[in-house]
Amino acid sequence: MLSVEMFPSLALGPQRIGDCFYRDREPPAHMPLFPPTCDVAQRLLAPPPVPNEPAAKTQKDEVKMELENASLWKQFSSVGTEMIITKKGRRMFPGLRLKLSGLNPTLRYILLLDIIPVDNSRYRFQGGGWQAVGGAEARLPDRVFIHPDSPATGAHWQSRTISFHYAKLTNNTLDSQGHIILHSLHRYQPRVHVIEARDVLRWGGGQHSFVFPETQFITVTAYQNNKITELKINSNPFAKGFREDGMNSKKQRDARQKRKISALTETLDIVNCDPCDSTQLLPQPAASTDLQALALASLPPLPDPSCGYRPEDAPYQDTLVPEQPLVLGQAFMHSSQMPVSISMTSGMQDTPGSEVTNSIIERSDTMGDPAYTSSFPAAPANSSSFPSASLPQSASFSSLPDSSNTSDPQPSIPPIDYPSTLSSSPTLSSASSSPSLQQTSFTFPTPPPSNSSSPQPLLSSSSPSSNTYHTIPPPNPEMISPHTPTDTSFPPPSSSCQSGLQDQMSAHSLLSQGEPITSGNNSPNDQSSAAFIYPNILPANPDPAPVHAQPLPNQNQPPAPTLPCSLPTHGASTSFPFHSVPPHMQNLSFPNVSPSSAHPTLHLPNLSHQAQAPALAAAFPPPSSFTHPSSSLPHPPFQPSSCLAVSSSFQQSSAPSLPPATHPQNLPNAPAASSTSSTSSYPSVEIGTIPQFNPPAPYRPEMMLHHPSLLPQLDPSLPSCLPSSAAPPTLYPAFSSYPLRLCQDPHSSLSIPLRHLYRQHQHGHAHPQGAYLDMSARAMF
DNA sequence: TCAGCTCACACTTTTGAATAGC
DNA sequence: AGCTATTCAAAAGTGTGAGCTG
Repeated sequence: MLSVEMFPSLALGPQRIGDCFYRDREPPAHMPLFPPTCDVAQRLLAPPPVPNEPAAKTQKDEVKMELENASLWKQFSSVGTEMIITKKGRRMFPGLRLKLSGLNPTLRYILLLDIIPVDNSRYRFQGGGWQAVGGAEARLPDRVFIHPDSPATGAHWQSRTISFHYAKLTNNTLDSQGHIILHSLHRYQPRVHVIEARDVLRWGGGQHSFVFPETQFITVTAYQNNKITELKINSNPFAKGFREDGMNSKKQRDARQKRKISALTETLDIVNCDPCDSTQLLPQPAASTDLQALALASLPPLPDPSCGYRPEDAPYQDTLVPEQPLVLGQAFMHSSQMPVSISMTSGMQDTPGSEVTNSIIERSDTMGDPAYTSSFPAAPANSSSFPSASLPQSASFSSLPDSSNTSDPQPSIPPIDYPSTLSSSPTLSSASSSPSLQQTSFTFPTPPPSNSSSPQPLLSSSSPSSNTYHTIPPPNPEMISPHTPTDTSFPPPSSSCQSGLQDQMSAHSLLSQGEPITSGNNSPNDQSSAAFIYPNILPANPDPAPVHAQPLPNQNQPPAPTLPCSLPTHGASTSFPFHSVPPHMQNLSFPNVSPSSAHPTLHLPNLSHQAQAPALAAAFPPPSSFTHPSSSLPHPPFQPSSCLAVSSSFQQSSAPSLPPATHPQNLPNAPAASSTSSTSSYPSVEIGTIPQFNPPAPYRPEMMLHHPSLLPQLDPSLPSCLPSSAAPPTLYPAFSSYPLRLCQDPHSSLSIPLRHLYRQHQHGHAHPQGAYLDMSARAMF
């Protein structure tokens, strides 16, 4: 029934065999991967599993993540990290190498990586720096990379370095490999999510999301900044050949070119002169040889002269650089002999790693990045580096609602401006050879539930002396779902299967449960590599911000109660965006969707909600309400406030007096964007912990509004089941409004994602080196 | 004209199968 | 027979630069 090939078996340590049984090549017979739709509902009705591990809860609150190769990231960040994306997919370099702690050793967790846009801008490399030059392109299908070890026990994760270097990025919007699809020349922020998985059939129970500001990057199809190229070549073993002493270095390439030319010249000589008179083949100036090459290029190749002259032995040979010792190679060989788990996690970039990285670090002074080691702080105003996400600090938070400084319509990327706190970072000071950085993980506290209509500080300024932000215990049920729609405009799906289960299902299905940010140290004093844990809560949507004068596309959409949808058939119906789909939605669908009938049975209640909830538009700013964050702040990049899990709704409400946001597309550079500068905030992605602590809460409409995957008309070119009158949003909010949404319900959440993962190859992309999930619904249509 | 993208290329590392030795 | 180490070839990951596209 299901092809396990979808998820090639992974090399598992003996300790994990039991953890990952589902990865066997043969599907376990006892594993109901495709439970009937209503079966899922039934299970959803059942009382959620009792959290019998209180210890886990306490530990959960202390989950920490460290970016092990933070110094390398900061090296790049200080220049302006660029990531190549190709149609076939390109790995990230540097890769994310993490250290986890605070997990319950006995519980299983799933690690996910997703990459979200930092803002709604498109960038261009101008004048040695990155400048925002316009609005971002439409958001692409959200895809998540699942760490190949997932699920594994906390002990497993904590016992080694976790690497996501297998994840690939692509700019191919029709990618069928499941790589993470990104737009070129856009700025992105990777996020890592740790999700508790009681077993294969039970996802949810707790989620922690981490963000490392220094891992922001701009996607490119070709490197723009020479400094980045240099850094990549010097630090990526695969690019070793391009180093000055490498065989593919400029010098060597030139030499090869000359040899080639000389060969051609010889050919010419053979044609015109004595075939055996190689004495005429003398080194020539590059210019002349190039010209000759051009002239000769059109000549048909001739048979090798019988005189025995070999171009390889040409006079240019002496220009070659002596063969390099295999020192590095040996280092790799050594590492390759290490246990699989180790080699995998250690990643290539660090295997030779310490060597390469260290050399870079040691060279940092000579690489024109003196500021880096000192504090990784403010680069010159005209620095070519793009600003990295600011680390949480009081100032940033307080400025969140302030729109006064957000009027810069055309912000050029400011220099990296890591908070001064970084300067004291032990990590930075230790741009040491030790790959294991003494970094502090900052776990952002979840904000207290907010019932007020006014924004409240997400983090108290009274930060504890500790450098670590702790997540708080599961919120009070009543406070969990600030977004809990009491709004009747959000009628439950009409599916017979779900009708009665709506609430409960919803409550269990959203990973992102509102969890208040309690206090917190929002101004870490020491954080070289701060892991920003997304607040557990999506701040209450206190008070629906003023309705936008500009009608929202979706608002015009007539109610589409259940959308047994004539979902647009998209050729590449390759994704099963279940995660992003509210439970009731998931409940209705797909298990048996076949390629041939990719959509017939799909119901997207959310869509109807979206269409029916104009009020929500205010509460949950539609895409159009998101403006160019980067253009609104001096440091557009990473809004520290975002780390505080300021949901878009919160943001919206946080600046009630702000003028209606203009459609981003219309004013990527418009000053009005300033008002929503906070929209770049990170959304809360911390899920509720245990289902029972999460009262039946209807799904939050925000999910629809903010998750492009749930917006049926994202791509205007795609047919839609909705009236054409409803203009599809072409621009989606910045990453801030894209919390990771997974089904929290143990059953539904699992069955869906796994179905997705194993059965639908096109949808859930299984790779020996990890799996990808489409988090978007769009792709499936 | 030009910015951005695609592709082939040469080089490198990684991976896994095959083999040999114990 | 089972395990480990070594060898080898194929696959895959790099940046480059020419050429193409809109």
